[in-house]
Amino acid sequence: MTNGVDEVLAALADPTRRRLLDALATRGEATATTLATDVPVTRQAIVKHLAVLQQAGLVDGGRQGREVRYSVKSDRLAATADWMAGLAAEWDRRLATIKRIAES
Amino acid sequence: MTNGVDEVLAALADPTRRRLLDALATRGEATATTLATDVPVTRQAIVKHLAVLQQAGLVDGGRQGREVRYSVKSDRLAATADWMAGLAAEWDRRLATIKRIAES
DNA sequence: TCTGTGTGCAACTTGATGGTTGCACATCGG
DNA sequence: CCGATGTGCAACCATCAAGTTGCACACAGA
Repeated sequence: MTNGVDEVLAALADPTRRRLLDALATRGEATATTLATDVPVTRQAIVKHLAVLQQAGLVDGGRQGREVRYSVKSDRLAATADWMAGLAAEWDRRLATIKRIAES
Repeated sequence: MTNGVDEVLAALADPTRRRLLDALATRGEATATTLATDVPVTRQAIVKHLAVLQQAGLVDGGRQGREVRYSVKSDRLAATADWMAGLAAEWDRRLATIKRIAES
């Protein structure tokens, strides 16, 4: 319906999650345990956040032997940015229309 | 630091709030009581949502006699869309760098 | 095989948030 | 002036999400 916009926005709304994404982007690839050194929360909390981010399509995680490596996946984010821009444009359009009508 | 991004994302993350914004955009201007006919929640809930949206800078409300008229204000939204696009670009850049290093 | 390190699962606490109801106050119209 | 309509405020409830702790399980390396 909203094509994943819901999940992306919800995921990005959390500051810890954004920090996590940033840390991941700079590292390129990392495990939950490693990321626990970047963010002041437990590994468990990080795992939950990564699950949310993965659900939103912003992150991709795969098992590699005994550890699980995560990495950023920016497609969905770009799509959401586009959606937002379009929404803003539409609002402007409607507002302009209203204004024009009011002046007649 | 995050320059209002936090508030905008949090505000937009709620489906009811998005419906509210849409209703507002089509109406051009409306009161909380009026909007209560568009969304299946109490006027009080709507007031709270509008407060959140106003805090995020997505909506602008002013008193007009006995009633309070709200309207959409898309600047902040557009700014956040830009922010998101930039973020996506940066992630791509870093990922490309990582990949290049890995191949040397 | 045994030990250390990394993951996964589950229960629990706590604070924020979406929502409601009830009532008091302001204001427009007859 | 009086009634109807619109706002504001406060208390309250339920749910959800972030975070923690504890423990069991998997696997690499000596």
